[in-house]
Amino acid sequence: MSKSAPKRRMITSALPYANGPIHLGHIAGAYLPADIHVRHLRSTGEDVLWICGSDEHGAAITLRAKKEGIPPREIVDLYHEEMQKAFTGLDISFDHYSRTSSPKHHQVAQEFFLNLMEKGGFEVKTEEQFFDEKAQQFLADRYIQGTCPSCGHDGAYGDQCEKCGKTLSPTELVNPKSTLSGSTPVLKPTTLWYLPMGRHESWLREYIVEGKLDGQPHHDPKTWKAHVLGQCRSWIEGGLESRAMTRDLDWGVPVPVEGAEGKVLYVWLDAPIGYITATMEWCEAHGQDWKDWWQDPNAELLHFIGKDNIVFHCIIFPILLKEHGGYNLPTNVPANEFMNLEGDKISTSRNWAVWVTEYLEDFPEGSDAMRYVLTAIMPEQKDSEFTWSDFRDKVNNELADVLGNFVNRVLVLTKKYYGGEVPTAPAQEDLTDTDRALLEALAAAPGKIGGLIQRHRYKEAQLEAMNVARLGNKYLTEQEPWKLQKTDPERTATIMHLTCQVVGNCAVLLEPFLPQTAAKLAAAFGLTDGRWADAQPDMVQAGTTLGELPILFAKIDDDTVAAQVAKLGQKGGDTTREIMPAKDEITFDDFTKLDLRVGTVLECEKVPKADKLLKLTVDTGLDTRTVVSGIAEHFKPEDVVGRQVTLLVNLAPRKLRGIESQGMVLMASTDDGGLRFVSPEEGVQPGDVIS
RNA sequence: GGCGGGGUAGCUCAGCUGGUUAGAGCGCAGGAUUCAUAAUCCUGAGGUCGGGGGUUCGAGCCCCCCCCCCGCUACCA
Repeated sequence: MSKSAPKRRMITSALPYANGPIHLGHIAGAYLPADIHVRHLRSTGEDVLWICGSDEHGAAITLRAKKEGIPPREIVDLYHEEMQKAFTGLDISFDHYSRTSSPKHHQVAQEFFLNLMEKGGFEVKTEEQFFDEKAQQFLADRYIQGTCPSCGHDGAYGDQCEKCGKTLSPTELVNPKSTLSGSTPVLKPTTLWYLPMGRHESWLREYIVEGKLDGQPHHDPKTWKAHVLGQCRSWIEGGLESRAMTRDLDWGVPVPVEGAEGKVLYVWLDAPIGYITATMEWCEAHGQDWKDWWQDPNAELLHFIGKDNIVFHCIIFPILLKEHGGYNLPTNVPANEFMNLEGDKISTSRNWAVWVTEYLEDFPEGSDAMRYVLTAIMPEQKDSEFTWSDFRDKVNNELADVLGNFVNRVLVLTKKYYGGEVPTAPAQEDLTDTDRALLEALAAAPGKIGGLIQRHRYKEAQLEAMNVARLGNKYLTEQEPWKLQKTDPERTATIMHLTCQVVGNCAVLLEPFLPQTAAKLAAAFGLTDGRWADAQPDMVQAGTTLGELPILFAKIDDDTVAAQVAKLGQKGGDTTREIMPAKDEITFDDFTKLDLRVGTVLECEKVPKADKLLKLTVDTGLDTRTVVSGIAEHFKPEDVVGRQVTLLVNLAPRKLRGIESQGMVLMASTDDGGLRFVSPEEGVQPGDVIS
């Protein structure tokens, strides 16, 4: 460690994008680990502030609003509320949950932007860009298609013609079209503010690789996860390109510069600043100075995120913070990997996901159970997998049997023998070696578990916390108080007194993982405000009357598992399909220019050094020709051979990876990015004309 | 194809800068036990650590080649 313990800990979790509900993958990635971390810090009395909020800007929300014909506000309001419900339901205990569409945030983000601008942190460039008057917005290069000036190909993109390979700018296209509305865009000059990241390579390298900032030790890179470091190194060594930090959109934080109407900050610039805004809001409400959290060198900054956000939090945001000046940079970014679901990737569009609010409807008391399972399989260093049968096993065999049953045993025995009062503590000299071993283990547990949590080893930490309950089970079984009760009441009292201590310790040590269960245990064992330091071998007072405790964890049966699995992949009411808008009208003559034929695939092989390309040899009736098609991710060569396909035969030839492609195979693309052949029914032959 | 991260017991995962018989939880088998939510406790069987070379007294950990999975990226209208 290069620095002494920080005075304050500023903790953030990735701002969820207000364009859809929260699923288990989100929780396991950026929220549950942070919640465990923060709960532990609070329990140890550390000065910690954990903020989050909805990320409500960006093109995706705008596009969706346009498609649904509603204002973006409606979408973000809906999901802002939905996401808060999900977090609250799983006891994700943010100190403050904000949102980026608030006036306060706009002001903060604008001030931040102006500061960078005044420092010369941006490169300002004016460029002519296409504007879609129908969609009322400027178009990114890839949203424009047209005819290639060099080869005449009709489907060239604004950045490149896929046919002849020529690099283009949108303005070179003949007959450009917006892929948003199909209309013809017009050219308008626009100004963009670029962040020249290349300037920052040298200090970034030192910061990431050596953990040094301005020549001073800042953090220990060895405490960072391998995949986080790897990804960052990869980006830095690959050379950092300038990135546009503004967009021409009407939804977002307006660029606070005269003449910049219709421009907003790039969502990735404004979102992380949302962390700062949220902190300010909390501080205003609590009479604190936000700078103590973000600018005091004695404060530590920690970002919890999923692996898709690494570059932004480890590279771009640090650049912004450093360029602005005065801010702390993160001392760690413990990004998690992804969580898969029942053998497949989580997919919103295929509804292959477990939505938190739906889960809570099906399992109203299920917060702790889900937290436990998600922690047990947390993707800390590699992708992991959630299955409902595993959920059942862990809830039934670990939570219910090991923990729940242990607590129940203690409760029942204490009631039976002592009318529910914790018996008197034994004298030191009466303790057996086994007793001492138990007490030693109890004394060691808080430090061990806390240490694991602080090193972001939540999975192992939870296991150790559960081991305390296991210890209790073992002790009870070995000591057999039910046999001693009649012959040796004193010994029985000792055993039961110690066992009660074990439960008391569980109440504190499990709190970061299972807050509801911990609260129930604490209440039943007469503990109030259990802090980490209270986890002691003598924490439960003799004479305490134990309260009633319902069954802690209901067992999950196979039918429940089956029902949950069956829900996966079914289209819910919430999935809005993204339908491509109709293109401009064409004449019949235009259509007749296309020569579409039936073809039969004779041979097929993978194109080397290209992941997506297959080389097909097709009998077109006219001839046998080679067609290169980007379908290798969806079809194996042997699946394609022998198929009848629809072929555009008069498409100008184009070289792909050195192979000349003479035509195009027509494919239908599905919602989830899949492809299907557009194949004729039976009874047709190669060369048959399609019209 | 390039870059990054992974491939370790049936399942989900640990294995720090290379060092005695490779670990945990669950599952499985056998046994013990009954206070308890048919719970608990003990014992045990399971691994050529993706494959093949190499460095080393010694490699799951280091080097080279290959295969597979995930992410970014390129090629794909």
